[in-house]
Amino acid sequence: MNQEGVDLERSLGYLLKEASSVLRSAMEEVLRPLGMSVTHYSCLELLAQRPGLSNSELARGAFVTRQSMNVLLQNLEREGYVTRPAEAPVGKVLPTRLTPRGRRSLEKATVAVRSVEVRMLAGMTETEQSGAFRILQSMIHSLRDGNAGA
Amino acid sequence: MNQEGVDLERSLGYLLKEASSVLRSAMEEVLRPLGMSVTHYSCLELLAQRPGLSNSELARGAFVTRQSMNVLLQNLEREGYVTRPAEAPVGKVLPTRLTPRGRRSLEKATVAVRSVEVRMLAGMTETEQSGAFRILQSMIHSLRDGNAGA
DNA sequence: CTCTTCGTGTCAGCTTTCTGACACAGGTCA
DNA sequence: TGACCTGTGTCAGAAAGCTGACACGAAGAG
Repeated sequence: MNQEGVDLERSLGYLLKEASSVLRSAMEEVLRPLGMSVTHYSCLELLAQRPGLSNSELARGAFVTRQSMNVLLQNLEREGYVTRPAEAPVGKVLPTRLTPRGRRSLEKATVAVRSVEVRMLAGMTETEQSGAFRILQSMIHSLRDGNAGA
Repeated sequence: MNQEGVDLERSLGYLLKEASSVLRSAMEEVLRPLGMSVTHYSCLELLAQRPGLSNSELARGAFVTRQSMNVLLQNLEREGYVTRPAEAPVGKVLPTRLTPRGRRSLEKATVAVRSVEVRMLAGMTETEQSGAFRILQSMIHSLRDGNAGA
């Protein structure tokens, strides 16, 4: 193999992508035994924290398009994890809610995901963690602003 | 809209995913005019820094499977951006190299991507940047270790 | 030398996600 | 009131990525 310690890149962007990739893999690994994907879990978690979210809002929260979230929601609804009214109470927005089954399913997943997050933060002090939080928010803010301005 | 400042999640994992998503969008935006995707760019950049990488090594560096990288390489080869020997000089490994055309194409892309990275780091001190670097590496290391151990 | 293990390139099929497009609801403003 | 713009849900097609599987070469263990 050719894994000499070449410094590949000193780029923070590359490192961010790598971290995200490793995190995603770790989450997939613990969610697979539960028959759940990352987007699947994200959707349920969002609904638990903010009941009644619409399809589009869920999509934004899970960082996918509303079309993708829509197919996921249709599956979740068919399998009885979430409920959507047949008719929109106002406008076209269909507020989605967890069913008891969805809530139970989410509980197991939350435990699994939390263990991954704990593992990720191992070896970091409280100060470092809040520093990481602030730094990531700064990156997001800077990119979003520039994005709108460009 | 329903964008009250609900604290959605205090999770570093969520924030990491968000940052990665925003970064990806920003990169896609500046690469699209050049007819290039993020994976496409990653592949070329890796080859510039480490000429002769194999398909599998490129896949690992770009965080995709070798199968995905293989179809990308076939396209890049057909369009004249990279070259691979018809026969493996040793084993089955086909070392890939940039053509002059690939190098020219990469130069423009590098400028575009660097501008995104500069924008991302705007408002961060040198100290914060090196702190971010260390923190991200710590996360990656912790997740990788646990991954192997699990 | 033989066997086992590991990494590699590649074929096939499938899943997920995305882009493009349409009609409709609600708010704003003249 | 009517025009305009934004956000939404949804349909259809295409692109990108993944899993599973196979055969082959290299390297190490016995």
